[in-house]
Amino acid sequence: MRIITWNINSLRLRMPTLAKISEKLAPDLICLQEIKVEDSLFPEKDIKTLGYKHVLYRGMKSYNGVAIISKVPLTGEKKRLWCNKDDCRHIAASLPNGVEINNFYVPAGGDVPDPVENDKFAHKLTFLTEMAKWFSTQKPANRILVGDLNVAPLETDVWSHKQLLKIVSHTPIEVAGLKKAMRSHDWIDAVRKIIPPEEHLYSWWSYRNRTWPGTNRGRRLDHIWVTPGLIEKVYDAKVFIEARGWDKPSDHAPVLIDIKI
DNA sequence: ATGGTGGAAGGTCCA
Repeated sequence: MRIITWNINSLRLRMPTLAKISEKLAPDLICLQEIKVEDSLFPEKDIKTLGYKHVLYRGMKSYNGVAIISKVPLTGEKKRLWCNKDDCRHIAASLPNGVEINNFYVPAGGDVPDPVENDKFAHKLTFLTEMAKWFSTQKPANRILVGDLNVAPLETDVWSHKQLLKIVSHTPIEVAGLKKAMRSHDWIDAVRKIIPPEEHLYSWWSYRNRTWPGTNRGRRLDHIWVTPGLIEKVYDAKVFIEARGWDKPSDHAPVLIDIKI
């Protein structure tokens, strides 16, 4: 199975790009974030035309929103509130083989890395804490977690570890929060199993850096984790960087794994 | 330190 996670930054605007990615990469299942469309306007028919007959989504007007689009059936849809907000940052479902897919869009956290001064940063930290708590209560199972987690945990997940230490997405407190969430369910970073942690790897490049890709000032904000029973089944992983260079790109590139399940 | 660009809006807010 080929599984993709992609922060699409507007599903409706990016339908042609989604079609192109679908054609080039032939995924079985795609988890999308920042679809930015309320459920009543979700382009379900167009998505099904692309071959994804099984579609789950949870969207709102203008902001956030997640979807799972799949060629294989999805059952047991899970939804819940995070940080007591109904802001469409998580959706989960099970595959026919029982593997559960979780799709997350963690709050970006604003600009100031101080939870006292900046409510958005506080929200992000609380969200990561809730992820850890929730997963610690879930029974062991074969699970995959993907999404825009808005944290670049490794030094090699950013273009300059030193220069980004005080930049939201790479501050020590966020990295600690993300690592705690990982430990809460023995999650394993499937992408880093394939692409060694020593190698620099990014999935996001700001729209504000007009020199892309020359200076390559990226960050790895998009992740794919699996539970221990699945890690040996992961046989490939990559960031489809090419898509960041296409016309009207999302600022995130798709991230994928190939897994024998 | 600042501002740079893009999306959904049709104000600004958010990334």
